Amino acid sequence: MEIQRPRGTRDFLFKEMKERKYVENVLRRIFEIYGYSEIKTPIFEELSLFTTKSGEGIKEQIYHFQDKGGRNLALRPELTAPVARLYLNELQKSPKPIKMYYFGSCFRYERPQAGRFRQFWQFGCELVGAKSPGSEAEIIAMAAHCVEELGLDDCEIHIGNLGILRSILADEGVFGEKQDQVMGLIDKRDVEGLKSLLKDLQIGSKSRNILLKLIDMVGHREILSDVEELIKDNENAYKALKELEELLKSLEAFGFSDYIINLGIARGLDYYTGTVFEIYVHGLGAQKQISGGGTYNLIQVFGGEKVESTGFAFGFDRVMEALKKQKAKIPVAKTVDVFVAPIKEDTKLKAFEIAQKLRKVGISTDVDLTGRKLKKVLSHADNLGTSYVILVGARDLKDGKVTVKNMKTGAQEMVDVDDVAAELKNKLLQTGMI
RNA sequence: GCCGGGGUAGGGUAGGUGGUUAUCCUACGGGACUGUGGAUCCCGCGACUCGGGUUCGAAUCUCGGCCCCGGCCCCA
Repeated sequence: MEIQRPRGTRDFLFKEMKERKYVENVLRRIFEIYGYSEIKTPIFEELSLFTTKSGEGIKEQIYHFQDKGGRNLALRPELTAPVARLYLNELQKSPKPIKMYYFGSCFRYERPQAGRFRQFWQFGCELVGAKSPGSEAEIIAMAAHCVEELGLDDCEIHIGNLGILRSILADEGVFGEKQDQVMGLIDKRDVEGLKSLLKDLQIGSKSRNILLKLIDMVGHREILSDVEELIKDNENAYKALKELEELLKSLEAFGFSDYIINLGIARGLDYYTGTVFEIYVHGLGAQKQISGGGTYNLIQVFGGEKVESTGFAFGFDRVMEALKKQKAKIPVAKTVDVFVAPIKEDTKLKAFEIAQKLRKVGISTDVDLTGRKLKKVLSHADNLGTSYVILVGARDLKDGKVTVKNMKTGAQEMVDVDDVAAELKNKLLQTGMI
């Protein structure tokens, strides 16, 4: 009976792991360039952290359990709640703004599907205590920077503002759950459902028309004047729109103008307050969204003071999938640059010695550990893609030499044992291999 | 939870209207080959997802489970 990997989980082998590592490092580098510092929170938390944020119903989709002490715990299904908790526990009185980023796996009990797994990774950040159009713009610019640096094509960054829709609904006396219902339908692009719900809620025909027009507003800067015309009578919506304009100005100052304004983004949750944005990659099927974020008031949900924060996260697995689908070149380093092969058993120890010398000068080196025949060893070195093999034989050693073989050309040369590390280092540097 | 398509050596595959020993590539072990023959050739190793049913006989037909792929629902 073979033991299987749990449903919806994956094993990552060498090559894939190198690719993931590369992408991870690119993201880390960029987040740090923008001044973010890494944090790490536990893989499991109190179950109530998540039910407080998202409601009891969420338990359906969470791996939760009782530990031996009777504590109700859950594998984290997302990272924004743990980060908010961390802020409350440790950072409330730290100088603002706080810029933090995280990378870690999350767990959801869901039906696995394209781009959807039961264990998946999120790479994201949180900017606490600096709510302003400028800080939102900086985050979006950083997200765009990541996308560019990774070489992701066919990406769209959609930016919206929930304040506009919410203000119009509020004016009609639609709040709370009702408002969320409307936002949910808008997010789903369910126009028919929306129309009938607006009718049930007895929304005035003027507001109704505004809403229906607004959610179709998708485009660049030029649509803003139409929006303004549409909502100018609603003070709060107008304010939100001005906020959005301010954000876009900042975003352009940060050097990014390839955005799409999309007032139909709703992100159903009520703790989102203003700016929201999502990144889509076409050609990813049902799970085309690789990233989402915005400004929210999550700290308050957990009983902290009112501090707004802005954050977003990349669905790391979806980023990988998009790169793979687009056949992006992900640099994958060779396992080792040099292989040390004793020609016969009698030079095995000398081979170990030489291998170690190379390693000490920073050359990634493998040495034969199997005692196989030379032919097999060379074949193995070839499979590994090594650039050079050092052949260590008794005959050469008598003159204090070893043979360095270039695996690409087959060319060989004799080198003094004492010089071999330095010589190879030079060769590798010259050819740009290290 | 629902709908559709799948599951054959470690990896990639052929076979599928039931009938000798299940195909090929690769990887791995050995040999031709005692110090450079990473080539070639030969030999070996190794698989029908699991369980029930139909049948003289099932990888093949059928039912169910598990898992994978795609879609619906959901998506914090």
